[in-house]
Amino acid sequence: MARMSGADRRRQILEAATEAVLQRGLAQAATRDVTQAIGVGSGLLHHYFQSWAELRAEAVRLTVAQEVQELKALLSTLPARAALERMADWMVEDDDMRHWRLWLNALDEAHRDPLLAEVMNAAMLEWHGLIADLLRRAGAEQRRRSLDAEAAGWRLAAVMDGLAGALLVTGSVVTPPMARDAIKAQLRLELGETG
Amino acid sequence: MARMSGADRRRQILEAATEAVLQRGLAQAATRDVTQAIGVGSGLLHHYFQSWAELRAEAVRLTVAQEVQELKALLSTLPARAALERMADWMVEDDDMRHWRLWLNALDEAHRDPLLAEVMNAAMLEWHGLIADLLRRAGAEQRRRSLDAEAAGWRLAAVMDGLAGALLVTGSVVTPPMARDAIKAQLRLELGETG
DNA sequence: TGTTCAGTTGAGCATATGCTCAATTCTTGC
DNA sequence: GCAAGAATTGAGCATATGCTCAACTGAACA
Repeated sequence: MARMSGADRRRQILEAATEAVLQRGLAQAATRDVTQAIGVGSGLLHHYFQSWAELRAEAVRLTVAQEVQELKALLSTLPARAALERMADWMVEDDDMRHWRLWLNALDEAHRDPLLAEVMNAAMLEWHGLIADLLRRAGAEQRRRSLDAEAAGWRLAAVMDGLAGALLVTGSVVTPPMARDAIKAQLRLELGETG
Repeated sequence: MARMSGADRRRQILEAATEAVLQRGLAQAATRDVTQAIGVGSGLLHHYFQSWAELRAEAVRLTVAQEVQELKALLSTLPARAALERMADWMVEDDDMRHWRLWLNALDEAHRDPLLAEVMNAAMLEWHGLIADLLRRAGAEQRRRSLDAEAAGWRLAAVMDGLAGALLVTGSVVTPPMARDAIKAQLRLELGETG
């Protein structure tokens, strides 16, 4: 149909791929979901991407990078301790858990796809880096010593991932407010604000 | 080929299904993986199970139940605090992360399959119950008050799930010993053994 | 005006999937 | 031995998938 510049088309395809992945899951989403969504011939995808595996990996990489960037922007004006708090809110504000569904799905699928494995390995490290950094700065703000920000970062990241999973699966038992409070409680534990 | 009693065959099919799911993932595993593995006609599966969706959900339910039961047996002779410690070890002893690969895969796939959703919802609640119970008893052993075992249970369960994900995806960065130590550190945090 | 080439098409191939159903084989109780 | 019923088969259907390739279209430039 309508023609587009290569760059625009590429972007459009990537967006549609993300949408398809969100709706059907990484393992089930198919090239046809993308081509039909944007009304384009089946051959076009392979003009921009070597394979479906490459396309979906790229879509995940891009989407995750975008989310992290947005979050960073959101937190950039806050002091570290407040930023961490804000992060817990952000987690459950997520519309329909889009971020987390994609994240957990990609984390899981990574074992079976080398391209995704690379993408998610990098994403995980950046994500942990962001958290550990905030923890380090929050620790400094409070003049706390003996805070192992690296280790605490892994725990905090893990709590978020794990709670996202619980949230998605238990529906009525673990609720968004509960998840948010759990993250904030974890924060207090890590920063030694007990009592 | 060889005939079997209905019950035996059913069990065999479920085991083969679990194996297929572990190798290809819930979304990709197919009826043929099962029938070929046990050398049986394609129609036989549907004599024992109404659909592939039902079979795989049942396979997950059974395998997870078995794992939980084994862990409970392993911990049954220990005092609560020691049992929790033992649990952290158990987590990384897991051969090739079979337990966790299945668990995370099922948790993820649950969003897209009502049968799995039910199975995993129940599994999650039992898993949390086990952990919260140990925490409660450990808290009592140490005469600690102000331990919200329910909330702490969700956090601890989340840390385990999240670290399992990190372990699977980061390979060389998060290592089994690290994950184990992170769980144990979380335990100390929850039980207020800081310092 | 014509040429060039990036952008685009879609029929088609090889393969895979869940499930049905009529037909067969074995076992077991009489 | 023989019937009855359980266990089992596998060809076949409808559908889905990734990817190829020869052909087409249209915009930009000369």
